[in-house]
Amino acid sequence: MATLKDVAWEVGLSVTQTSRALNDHSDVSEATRARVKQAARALQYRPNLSARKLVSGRSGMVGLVTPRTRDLATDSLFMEVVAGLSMEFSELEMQFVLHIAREDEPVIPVYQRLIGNGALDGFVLIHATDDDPRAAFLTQAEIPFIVHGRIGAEPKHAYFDVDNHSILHQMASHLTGLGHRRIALLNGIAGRCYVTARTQGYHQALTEAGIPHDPALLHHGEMTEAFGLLTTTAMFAPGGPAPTAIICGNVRIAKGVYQALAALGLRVPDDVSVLAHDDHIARLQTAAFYPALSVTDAPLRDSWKPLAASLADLIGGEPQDRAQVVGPHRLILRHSTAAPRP
Amino acid sequence: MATLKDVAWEVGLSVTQTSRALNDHSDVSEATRARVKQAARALQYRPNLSARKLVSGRSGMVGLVTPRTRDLATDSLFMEVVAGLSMEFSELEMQFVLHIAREDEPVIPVYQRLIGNGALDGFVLIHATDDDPRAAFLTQAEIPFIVHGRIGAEPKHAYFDVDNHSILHQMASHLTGLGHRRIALLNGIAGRCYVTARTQGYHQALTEAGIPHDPALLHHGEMTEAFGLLTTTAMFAPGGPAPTAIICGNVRIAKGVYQALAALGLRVPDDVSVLAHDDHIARLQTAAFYPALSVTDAPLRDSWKPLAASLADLIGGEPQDRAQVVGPHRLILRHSTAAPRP
DNA sequence: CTGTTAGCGCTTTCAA
DNA sequence: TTGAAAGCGCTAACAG
Repeated sequence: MATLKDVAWEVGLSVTQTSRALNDHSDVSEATRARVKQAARALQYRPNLSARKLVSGRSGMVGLVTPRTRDLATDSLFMEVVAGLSMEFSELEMQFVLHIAREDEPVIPVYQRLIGNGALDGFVLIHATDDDPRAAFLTQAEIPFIVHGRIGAEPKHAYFDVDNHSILHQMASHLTGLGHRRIALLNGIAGRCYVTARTQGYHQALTEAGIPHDPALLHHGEMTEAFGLLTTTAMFAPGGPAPTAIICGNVRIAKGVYQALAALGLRVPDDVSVLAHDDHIARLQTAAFYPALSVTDAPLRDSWKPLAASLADLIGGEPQDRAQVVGPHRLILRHSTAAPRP
Repeated sequence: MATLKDVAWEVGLSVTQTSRALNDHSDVSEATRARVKQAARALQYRPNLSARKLVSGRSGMVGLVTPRTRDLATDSLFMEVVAGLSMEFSELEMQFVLHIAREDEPVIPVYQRLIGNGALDGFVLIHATDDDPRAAFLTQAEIPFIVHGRIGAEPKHAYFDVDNHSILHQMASHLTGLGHRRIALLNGIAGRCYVTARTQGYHQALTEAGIPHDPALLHHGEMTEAFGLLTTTAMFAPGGPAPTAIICGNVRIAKGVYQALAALGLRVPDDVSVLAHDDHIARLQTAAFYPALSVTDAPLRDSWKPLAASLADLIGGEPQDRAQVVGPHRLILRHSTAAPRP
């Protein structure tokens, strides 16, 4: 493997100046810089990460730590995250370390070890919860990290997120605007930050329309077809709240809702309006629903690039607040909502 | 972060001797070793990997490189591999780097970069093909690697594999022993090493029983229910070979075969015997098939530990041939095979 | 059994 | 604009 010394020798400069040329320092003549870079390329020079780390304190490696769960192997969202991040980081010439911990193993010690031996510069946190111990630990240890999502209302940490509050507010407002008053929300697993934010946006829209909150219309669960199917069936059972509109946390849930409504002989949107949030993970074509599903649209795949870029910035010393990004979303109306029957 | 110097100062020894004590060198008194290790623990000392790498040439990091494919997100085998290896390596105090390359990006340059900057000590190769360029490259670059599976008949490289030849030989022999002569094989994707080995084992068993090879009975495809269902249906269509026994590359295929046979009104094992190889990935309970499925059994989850251990050995300087391991398998007869009708 | 010395490959003062 | 020297944290060769 070619070392810096080899390159220096090749161009007849000192190792020092060669290093400066390669790292685009200002005090190098343009001609020298070009000559050095050319030689480096010719020799296939690659800076030794360990050596660099030793002196600069940075290794160019980042990590994702997650406990192994029963359903990890079938969790396509997780694979999406991993694939997306891995690709973005390699684009930035950083290595992406995936650490899957035993299910019963506490993760904080894992972080401790990983930062203790100086291998990693920073972390990406996924599946943030409302009171996340990992964020607390990393903050106190002064290790850069970025959260996919947000922890709490006024987060101090770096994050990339969509505006879940606004997304739900927009969906619910659209429905109240049409005249609906019994609007169900099939949300995700309680405790996840984005789920909490969505509930709040939903509640706010209802409040603004002067509609009281009916707990029988708010449901939490794993975002699956089964959740949508079972909950819908239950809501239309005798004594159930029988909503006139249903908001789904994602498209998979909506799939189940459509099935249940069809089985119940209820028509979309004539009898029940349906609205869902689409993160483009489930690979379900929302336009292919019949009737075509109206959604709030915010592709999750667009988040890996800002996530990776922000973490890189953070490690590079940028201030936290430059790395607090909220991605866009939009409401796409198709044919699954209408005014309620009189 | 506590450094070696801190520990040395704490116990009043030189850095050198402290290092030796921590690394269990022979020329350290038992008392000293204990004292040093105690102090290291108290200070929460973690050796800096980069520093160690710089001098010893080893970083304690290994990698898996794979191209991103369309179905990666739903490839549960892949997740199993990743989760299994990640856990085993962390048990060995090594970091596991997952690099997912763009689908269209050639992987050799990725390896080149990864080893060029000295970040990784070795690699695990999955999805080995009969003439694998990665193995050729890594061999020539003298980078330790271990293959999940085997490349070619007399591999020089380290590997962990099951005896696919023997597995198929055993299944096919069991069936010929019962008197079957039209035995179909629904194998995996052509070109993968294990698929080739399985075909050979199958052919050998047939030859030994004096049965000519009928190409209409050998099928390649993605190991899915659909493959089993469609192929079976086709084989029993008019003009098809109508086998009396079907061997399935895995349990998912068998699931499809069972469905097809049921739809065709054919009974297992009275009309058709079915046998499958079970790697315990599909999470299908073979005993819950009706009638219970007979299988060759070789849990894939048992392979991560030997795979990780062998790679660690290899990096530690053990010779290749100590890291060529073939895992066990066994034939479990339940109720899906019987002698053919006369 | 223990300490001294040297050096891994790189970046960064400090001087010229 | 360039170079010499020092040092990041650790291990190994070479004394004692």
